[in-house]
Amino acid sequence: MNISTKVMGRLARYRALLTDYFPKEKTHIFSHDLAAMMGLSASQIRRDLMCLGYFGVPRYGYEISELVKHINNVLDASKLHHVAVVGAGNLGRALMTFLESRRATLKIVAAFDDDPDKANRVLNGVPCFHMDLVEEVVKRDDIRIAILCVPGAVAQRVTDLLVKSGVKGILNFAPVPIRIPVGVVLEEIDLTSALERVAFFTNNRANAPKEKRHADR
Amino acid sequence: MNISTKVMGRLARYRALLTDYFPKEKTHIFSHDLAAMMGLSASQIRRDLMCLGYFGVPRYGYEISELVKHINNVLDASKLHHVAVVGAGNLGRALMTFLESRRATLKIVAAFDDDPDKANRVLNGVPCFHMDLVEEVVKRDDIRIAILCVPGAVAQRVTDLLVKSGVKGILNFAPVPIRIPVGVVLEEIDLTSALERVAFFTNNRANAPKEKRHADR
DNA sequence: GAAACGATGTGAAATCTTTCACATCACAAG
DNA sequence: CTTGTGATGTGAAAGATTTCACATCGTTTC
Repeated sequence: MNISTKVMGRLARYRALLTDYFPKEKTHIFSHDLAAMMGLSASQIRRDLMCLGYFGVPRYGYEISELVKHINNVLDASKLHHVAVVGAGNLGRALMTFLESRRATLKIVAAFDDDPDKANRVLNGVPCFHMDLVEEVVKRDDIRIAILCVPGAVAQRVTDLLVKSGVKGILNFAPVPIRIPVGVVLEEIDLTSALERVAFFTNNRANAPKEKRHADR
Repeated sequence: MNISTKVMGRLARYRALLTDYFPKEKTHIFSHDLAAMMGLSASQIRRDLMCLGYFGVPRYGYEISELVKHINNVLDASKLHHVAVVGAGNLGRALMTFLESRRATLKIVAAFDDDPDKANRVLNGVPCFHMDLVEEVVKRDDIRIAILCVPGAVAQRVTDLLVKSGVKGILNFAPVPIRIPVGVVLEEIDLTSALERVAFFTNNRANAPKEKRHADR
């Protein structure tokens, strides 16, 4: 089964919802109910769950603990990944706090910044190093994934350094597109354009895409 | 012309790239070059630009200033929107700083938080109010868009309050899906699942989606 | 035990997005 | 003026994603 980025992202969100925000006393759930909570269609939920190799029982729905176990399985949740935050400005530090302890298998083990005042300190619970030490620390701590929060002007340069040091996956928050060599995984989150999208469709309802996620579904 | 969410997001990014990170002395650009910078195909760029009603000239490419003007036009960039950040924790405050002054037409005019210590102060350049004042301030300042950065447990409750107060668009960073009534626009950014996506495809190259954005393109 | 129910799993259709391929066009060169 | 060049604009194909529709099956009810 080939899992697309979209399916993969939804599976992660199903798991988060079921493990963190679902009544503990419930043991089963219907595709229909999960759909309502997620703001998706029931058939889409079922289609996604088909990737898991776990099957629900008609009339009973899906057993939540099994479902979570199978999602973990497919998402390889047992492997521990070391993650670095690169650029310890406001956004970088906020992400350290936000992401820490949210997924046990994704551990933020280092931060890097250009500012000498930030180096050699513990920021938001994460040891911070000067950018000059990227290559050394990335190799030493086996850091495979970087969260990039540096200014746009240096984003490409820092990316090249990270890749050279052995980083295999980058989550980019810098407001410019970056280039990576084959074999490195890139995910970009453009916060500005996300806000602009909301603004656009807010006063432009005519152009709005198909409505989803409405309360009275 | 019906502009999809995806096209809309890319147009915003083209504009950001051209206005903020492109040599000022260049007056024209080819679809091919913009594609290389964005990590997309040239035909996709041309297809997107077709939505603008502005046409490039063969052999010369697109005139940058005209292109930006037409993107502004389509994205309604002349309208000023008042935005509120709801939840002034680490992430909320970082977003205030990050997003402020990035787009002149999207102005963050207020922040809200439950914590009485944060109320009635100016945080990161934005006046902060207690959550009890949401309805009053949203109406008073004509706030149409909210950036939601509250803990998952209260996200739905706060959303309902925002909608009741007249907010028409929500950018949700809380780690749970939220429900909105018809007529309100919602965009969700799930930071945790974004990081998980990177992690997944990083040690799972076999499943990786079609490669894009590689340096040697 | 048989029938009804109400959920799942899934082939096929519909829809949305991207890419291909090439006609067309503006300019440059001869 | 004519031809060649190297871009654009776009119909149509290909590909990806979502939805539809219904066969199927485990449970409950009678």
